[in-house]
Amino acid sequence: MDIETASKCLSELGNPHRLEAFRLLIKAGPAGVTVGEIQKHLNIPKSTLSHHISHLVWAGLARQEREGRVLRCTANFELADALVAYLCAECCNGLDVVQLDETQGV
Amino acid sequence: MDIETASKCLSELGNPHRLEAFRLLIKAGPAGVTVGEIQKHLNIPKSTLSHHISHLVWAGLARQEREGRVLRCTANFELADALVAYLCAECCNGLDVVQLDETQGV
DNA sequence: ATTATTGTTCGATAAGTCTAGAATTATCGT
DNA sequence: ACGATAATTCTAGACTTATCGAACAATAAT
Repeated sequence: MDIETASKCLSELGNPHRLEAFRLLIKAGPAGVTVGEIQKHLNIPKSTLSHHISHLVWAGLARQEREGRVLRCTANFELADALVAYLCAECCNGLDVVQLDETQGV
Repeated sequence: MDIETASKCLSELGNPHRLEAFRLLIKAGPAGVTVGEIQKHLNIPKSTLSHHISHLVWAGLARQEREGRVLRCTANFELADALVAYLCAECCNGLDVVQLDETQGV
């Protein structure tokens, strides 16, 4: 993970709608979520949502696969993990898991 | 850490210049770095850098303190840790430190 | 006081982002 | 073929961001 890739990912996640959508994808696991299901959660117009999803896909953070009439979206877990790893290594103060858990409430 | 705060921080870090500057601040530790030193690393005009630093300060990710003629910038380590903790909890696939270390090279 | 140093603020321009309605494409069921 | 469903693409307006020179403010040294 280089700094350009990291900032690209962070930039795309730096939008409340996209961050929430991405969170849903991560929580959904490998099974993913359809665009319509994401829309129910975010409650924004389809075209706006589509635009945001295409951003995530462009950054490599999500993938889309057609299943009949629906498009199933899945997170790129490897990239998500690599991004967090980059932040831990480059932008955190020698953080370990214990500290992570303790700072949840901050 | 709520999703608005997280997306605000991510958005501010989602710029290569700001991410690099923030990385410098983190690496510098509590001693911090002066604006001029950051400028030497980023090699961008003063006014542009000042603008980016003010973004980081606005998001709470950095602080500035005058020391005579220089302004010393320090990272907000608590917020940085909280942000990573949020990402681990909400946007990562049940990651632990071992996995983090193993995925450094992705 | 004057000058040099360190940064910020101002102002203008260029470029990008967000939003959402309308039109379009793809698929499925009848 | 037709209609319904699912989602994208197109388009455009409003808004925001990035950049950087020039002017300005704060401090230190002579």
